[in-house]
Amino acid sequence: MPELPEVETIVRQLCARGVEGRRIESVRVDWPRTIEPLSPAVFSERIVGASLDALERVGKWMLFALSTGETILVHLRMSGSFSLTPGPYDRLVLMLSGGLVLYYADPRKFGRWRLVDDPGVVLDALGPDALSSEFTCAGFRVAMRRHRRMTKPLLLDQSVVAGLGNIYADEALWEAQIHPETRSDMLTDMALDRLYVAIVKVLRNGVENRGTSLGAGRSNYRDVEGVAGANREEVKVYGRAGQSCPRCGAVLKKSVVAQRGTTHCPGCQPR
DNA sequence: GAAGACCTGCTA
DNA sequence: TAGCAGGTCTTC
Repeated sequence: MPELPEVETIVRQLCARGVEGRRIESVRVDWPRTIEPLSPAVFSERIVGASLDALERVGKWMLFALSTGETILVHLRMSGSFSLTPGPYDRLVLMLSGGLVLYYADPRKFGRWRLVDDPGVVLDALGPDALSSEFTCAGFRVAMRRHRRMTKPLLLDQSVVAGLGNIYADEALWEAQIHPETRSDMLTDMALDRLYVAIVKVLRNGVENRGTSLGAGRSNYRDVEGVAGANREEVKVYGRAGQSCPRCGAVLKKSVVAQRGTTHCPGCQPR
């Protein structure tokens, strides 16, 4: 389930496969609710004939800039993925010029496509992208101190910093040696600085390794080529409850924090 | 904050 | 068969 590194990997691979610059020749919608809020007919009518001028990522959003001036915004949510070959869970298919076909698959049907004049209607609600130059240590301190919430759910709040999900949030907290339930306004400057560095580090590593895939199953993350991400080897805590902490050797503990499964090390991430 | 909603597939 | 899953939104 895609967080920033997984989305970034998909975007890079689609660009490498030459998706940009192609004309949309036709559209097939297999699960109408994928598109929000337009009907499949209106959506298709407005994008067919346009070309995909540019593809980029902001947070966990994918942006397809169209030659019409409109933008398709795609959020993969829990199980969305892209492929250039058909599969059993395809929900939306774009037939592109030159015979390239873009298949959007989504077993759990949570992913959403939106067609907007101005991407700002979605992106303005986001904090800085975690791997952009707008994400600064000083800004991060201010954003975290504005709240008095537990640190982990705040990291998952995309209006604070855009791109983290459950895996990389747990990894960043472990890296920075911060307990997930620590209140954000109780974090010292040093702790916030460590956390900032940790966020950037775990996400960069994730991108370098083409994302994190866990377990088997078809709603498990795969890149555009259908290949699993290699970052699983780098994961220190997520999904490793009961095993020993790679840093201090204590037994990693799983709990529920703000309704999300959370793994941390009681030894080196003290309250 | 918490709980439910949106969905299906996999594991125990 | 129950419970769980990497995301987000809505409604208490």
